[in-house]
Amino acid sequence: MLSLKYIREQKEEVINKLAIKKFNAAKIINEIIDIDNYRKTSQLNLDNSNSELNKLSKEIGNLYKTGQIEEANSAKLKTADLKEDIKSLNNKLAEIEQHLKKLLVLLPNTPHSSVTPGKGEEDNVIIKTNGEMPKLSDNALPHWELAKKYDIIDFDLGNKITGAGFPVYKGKGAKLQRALINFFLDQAEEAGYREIQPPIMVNENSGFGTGQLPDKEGQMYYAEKDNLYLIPTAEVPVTNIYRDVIVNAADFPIKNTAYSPCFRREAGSYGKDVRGLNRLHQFDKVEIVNIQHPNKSYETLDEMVDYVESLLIKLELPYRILRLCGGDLSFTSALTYDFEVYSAAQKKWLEVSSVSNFESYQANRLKLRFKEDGEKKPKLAHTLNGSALALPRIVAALLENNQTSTGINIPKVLRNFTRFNVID
RNA sequence: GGAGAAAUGGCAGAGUGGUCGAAUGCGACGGUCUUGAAAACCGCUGAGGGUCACACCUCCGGGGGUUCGAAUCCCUCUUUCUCCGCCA
Repeated sequence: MLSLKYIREQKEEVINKLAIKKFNAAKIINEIIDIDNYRKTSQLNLDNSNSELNKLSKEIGNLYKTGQIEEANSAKLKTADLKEDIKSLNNKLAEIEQHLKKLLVLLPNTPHSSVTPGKGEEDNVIIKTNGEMPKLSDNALPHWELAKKYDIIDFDLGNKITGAGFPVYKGKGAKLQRALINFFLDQAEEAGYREIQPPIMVNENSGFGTGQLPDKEGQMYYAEKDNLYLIPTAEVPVTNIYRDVIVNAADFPIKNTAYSPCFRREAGSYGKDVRGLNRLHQFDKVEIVNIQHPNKSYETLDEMVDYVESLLIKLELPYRILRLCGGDLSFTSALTYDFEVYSAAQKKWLEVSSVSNFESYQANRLKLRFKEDGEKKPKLAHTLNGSALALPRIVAALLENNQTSTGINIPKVLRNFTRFNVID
C-alpha cells in the first residue's frame, strides 16, 4: 500500500498518477486524510490519559511505601474514571486504525512516470521485437495436437484425475518440464540469485504482504480448514521471507530465485485462449525476486529485463517486450514489462513473463525496511520480481515452432538437461 | 494425536508485582592507540506513534483478563523443545 506520508504530502500527485491507472482516488484520499487527522487527535487523548494514569500509579506506589495507606486508597478511587476512559479510547482508536487500513488497501500503486495511459491490453507499448519467425508447413499442428501425437502431455487424463487445467506430463513431456526448470534455475544462479525452495501454501499474512489479499482472494485456491492458500506464484513465499525484516543496506541487491508449482483458479476466464497449455490451473514457474535500495530499483528492473531476454534468446524463441499501459498494469505494480513469445501454429503471442517494480508498495505492507548509513529511522525498501520463466507457454511455443516432419527439435541449450534431441 | 517445558533486544541470557524499554556477555557501529590492522580501552547500539526539536504514549510470541500499577499473576491461541503414539 501507499504510505500515509506520501498520500498526505503529495496528495495531488497521487491522484493524478492513479488517474493513469484509471483509478479515481480523490474521494478515498480525502477520507483517508480526514480519518488520519482524527486518528492523531484520538491518539493524543489516549496518550494523555495513559500519562495521567501512569503518574497516579507511581504516586500510589510511593504512598504505600511510606505507609500512607489511607491516602493511597483514596488516590485509587480517582483512577476508576480514568481507566474507563482509557478503555473506550483504546477501542475507538483500534476502530479508527482498522478503518484507515481498510481504505489504504483500496488504493493501487502509483505508476512510474514512463507508464502511458491506456484502456487495456491493446494500448500496451511494444518496445522490442526480436528473433526469427519460424516458417511452418501448412499442415503444422497446434501444440495440443502435437502433445497427443507424441503422447507427452495428456489433458484428458488430468481432467479425469483432477479437472480441467491440470494436465499430466508424460515421458519426454515430463522430462522437458524438468529440463526447463533445471535450466532456468541454473541460469538464475549464474546471474547471482540464491535458490530457494519455498512452501507452496501460505498464510493470510503472507497473502496480504505481497498484495494478493484482500482484493484477489478469489484467484487463489483456499484450504479452509487450515486457513491456508495455495500460492499463485513463488513471489508470495519468497518475498515474504523479508516480511517484518530490517535488512542491511550493504546487502542490496538481495536476489532470490525459486521454482514452484503455481495455482490459479482463473475465475472468470472461460473459453477464450484457454486451449491446451495456454491457461492452466496448475503450472510450473521459476521466479526471480529482488530487494533493492529505492535509488537503484529501476536499474535493477532493467537488469531483470535483460536477464529474461537472455533466456528467450538462448531458447531461440521469437519474442517481443511490452511496456504495460496504465489500464493493464496490475494493482500493485509501478512499472511492468511483459514478455511474449510467438507460438507459430496458433499464430499467437503468448505471455511468458512479467517483470515488475513494486517500489515500496509491497514493502509497506510487508514492513520490509533497511537502515541507511547515519540515518536513525529505517526506510522502506523496493521489491521487484519477474517470471524467469513460466513453463507452459514456453513449452507450447517450443513444440509448435520446432516441429518438423520427423519430430520436435529440442533447442541446443536444453539438450544437456533433457538428454534427448528430438521428441518423436 | 496425548503428556510436560518454554517463548525477553541482531544473538546469547538475567529479570516473579512499582525505581524495567529491560542487567550482563557477544556482535555491530563510533573513537583513542597504530604506518595499517589486531589486541586493549572509552563511548554508543530495538521498533512504532507524536513533536520543529523535546515532552509524552505504546510494544518483552498473538489476543483477552486481574491490579492503582504486569516482562513478571490468570485465561486462551500460536510456535518451539522433550517424552509417548503414528508415519513418508
